[in-house]
Amino acid sequence: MLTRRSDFLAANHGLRVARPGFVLLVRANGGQGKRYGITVTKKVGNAVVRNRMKRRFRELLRAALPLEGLPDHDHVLIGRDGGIERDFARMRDELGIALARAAEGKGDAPRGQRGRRR
RNA sequence: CCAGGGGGCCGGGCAGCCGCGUCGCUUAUGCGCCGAGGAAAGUCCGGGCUCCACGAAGCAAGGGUGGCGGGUAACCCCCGCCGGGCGGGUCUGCUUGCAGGCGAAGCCCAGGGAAAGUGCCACAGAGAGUAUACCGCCGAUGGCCCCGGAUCAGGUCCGGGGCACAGGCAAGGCUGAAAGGGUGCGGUAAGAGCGCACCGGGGCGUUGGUAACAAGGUCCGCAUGGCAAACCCCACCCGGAGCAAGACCGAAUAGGGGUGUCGCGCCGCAAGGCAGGCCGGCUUCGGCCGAGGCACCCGGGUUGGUUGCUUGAGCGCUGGGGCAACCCAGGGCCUAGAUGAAUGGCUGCCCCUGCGGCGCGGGUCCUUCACGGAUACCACCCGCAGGACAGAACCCGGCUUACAGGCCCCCUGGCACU
Repeated sequence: MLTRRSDFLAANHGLRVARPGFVLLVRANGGQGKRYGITVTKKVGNAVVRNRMKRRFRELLRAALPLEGLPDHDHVLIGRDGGIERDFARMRDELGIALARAAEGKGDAPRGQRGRRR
């Protein structure tokens, strides 16, 4: 479990895979094992909605990380609209695909450089 | 049974598998216990708790409350009662569709003071608070004109008619949320509490009630409309900030505190006094400080961890008091404590609602001796979909707001039956 703000900021510079319902960030952490963190902003909803989304994400990661997770990487899930209504099994598949893409190195460009290139 | 109205409660159940958090026991792996709400919400009131501030008295300022009595730790909360408005209906009056009185259960009321003062009352309307006079009514009295009569005539007097000049009136019309008591009869030139009856209102004392207040008596024809969630007046109450409060633990640097010493606006050898500053906004009394440098000692902002942190105005049971809110006594129970923030995911059965299907059963209809057929009805079966509002963050008491669906109780009036 990630708790430090600096870890979350660092994850922003890793690979980024967006799916309906969530965004996955993956970054090598230098031999500290598989770790994970969850970010749900106020933009998504009130406390009830946010906490529920976090619980669902935690369940997703618990099932997926041991088998499909990237060793010695930090995994961060960012909540998006639809993260509550979307079918749980479907999101589980989508997380698997996202992890597979990340393992192949096929992520989007890290944030911060996009849109400012020119 | 019909009509009207009020209140309380629940808010999915059972089981399996995989997980999460605290705690306990085991230990390098597990096991066991417990684990959201009636609103955990809005953060609107009231408290507990914690720290800070606070020398005393008075004044001022600001905020809050506002019928009476009770409950409570306290309240802008709750209960009971009172008053006003609404209310099924019922009664009275007459101009017969209007006015007024009384009024079940129940609902609503920021319900002190409007003869302390200031202010406001838009639009409409003649007139909005020292009422008003547009239309209208009258024109008795006075004036002018005409006719008749009396007198010789001017003139005067008597009778009749007209004008609407002076003047009288405020009933009716109109506007409005509101038009300066209401209805009726009498009265009058027309009218008016001008007089009377009833209703309403005010003063005084009487009786009942702890009180708010009520009842009846007597006097007064009636003099003072609304707004105080406008200023204001009256009575009572009120320090500030919040668990990111606060406490503890631990290393380095700036600043902080204490002691000693040197030194210090004016007077003085000194003690001290004065000027000056501070002590919640002001006053009086009172208290404190009264430059700074150096040395030594003490202690530690931020970040992290621990604590505060769940036994409490607690929950339910029995008995008692009280119309009730609530209180008292006895014995019993322990019921979430997270901090990137635990209480989740999947499945089966049952429950409720909706849609669809098919067969059997029942009902209804068609036809018939029968067989049979139809069905937008009911129950069963199968399938699918859905099951609200919403997530503790120091803790209580309230208020307000949100909520699929369901259950229960009570009150008033009417009808029917026993």
